[in-house]
Amino acid sequence: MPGAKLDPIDRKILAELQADGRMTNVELAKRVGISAPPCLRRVRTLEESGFISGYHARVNERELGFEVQVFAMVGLHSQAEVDLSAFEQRCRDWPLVRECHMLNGEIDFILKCVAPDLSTFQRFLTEELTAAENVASVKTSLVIRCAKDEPGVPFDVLEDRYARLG
Amino acid sequence: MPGAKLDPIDRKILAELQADGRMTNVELAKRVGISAPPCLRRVRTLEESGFISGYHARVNERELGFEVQVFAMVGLHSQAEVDLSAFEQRCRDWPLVRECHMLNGEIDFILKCVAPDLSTFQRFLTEELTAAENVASVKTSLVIRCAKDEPGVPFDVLEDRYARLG
DNA sequence: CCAGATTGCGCAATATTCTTTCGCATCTGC
DNA sequence: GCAGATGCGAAAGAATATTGCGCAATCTGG
Repeated sequence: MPGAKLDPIDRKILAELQADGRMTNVELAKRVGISAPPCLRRVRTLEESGFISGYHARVNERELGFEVQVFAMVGLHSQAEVDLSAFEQRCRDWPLVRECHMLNGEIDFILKCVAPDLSTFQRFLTEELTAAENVASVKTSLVIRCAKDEPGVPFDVLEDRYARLG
Repeated sequence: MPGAKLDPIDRKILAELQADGRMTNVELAKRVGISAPPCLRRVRTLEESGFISGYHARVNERELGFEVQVFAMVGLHSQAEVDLSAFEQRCRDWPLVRECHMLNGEIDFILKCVAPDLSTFQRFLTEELTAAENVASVKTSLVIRCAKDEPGVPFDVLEDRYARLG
């Protein structure tokens, strides 16, 4: 039963830190309605138990010079576990690949890639990704614009469920 | 020229905060090789200029009870700007949709969705997404497993480019 | 080549926050 | 009831954030 050990205060802490990861502990404590020391203890517990896996600054990719974002749908020849793992390891080694998800259906993997410009991406696509062992097909789609990019999960939905189910 | 105003110290700051958004300012200053006050001033400037758009705790989705992650490829009937915007606004209103990217090619949008369970997602898919105005086709793929999920951009690539181009 | 302006650093002092310790209340199972 | 466990909050000391200021290096326009 996932999340069973979390009380409403813990979930509020997670929601607040997901929205603002640099909030001071005193501010966080004020928002969740307890004093600072127990609040900090809860945060540490959440970190150690893996509910919080890290904190990250979100940087403006375009402004930093990464003008190109691409989704790549990849099909493999072999779906044997050893071959899947080998491809995943290759993705982890490619810095331009930021995300790699294994999917069901006809597509085996979806990759989210970034690059400074189109030619850099094209070079990666033709010389690395398409050329990689066991890769059968690659279909790419350029991101025209991003309408929504929310981190993490919708805690509202979670609270609704807890309210309904107990 | 994006990122032109950033010197190597600024880029190092961004890289460090992207990797660990809760690093203390003194630790950050130590790592980038300057003292704390100017380091904090740089961080504030980076925040105000939009290079840093926010800080977020990354939460463990599965452990929190969001067992299902899905990529949805959406095609629309009309690609007129007003219709595109209307669909994007709908995506922003759906809490289960975490990301919404407009793409080139035959697929108009790719959506990253989360849900507590399959039936919740199926209900959203049939009653909300597929049923939405102007939606022509929806193809969904369940995420089996995630091999890589790195936030932001690869600063190594950026440094290589700066080293090569000046 | 040289004032004057600008920029950015580091030191020092203050304010805020973090973190630990400890005592107390509440809950739980027997 | 009652012992043990759990979790809270107050207080104090340590670490950190933040501000003000003087100084050096780099530009800029004579």
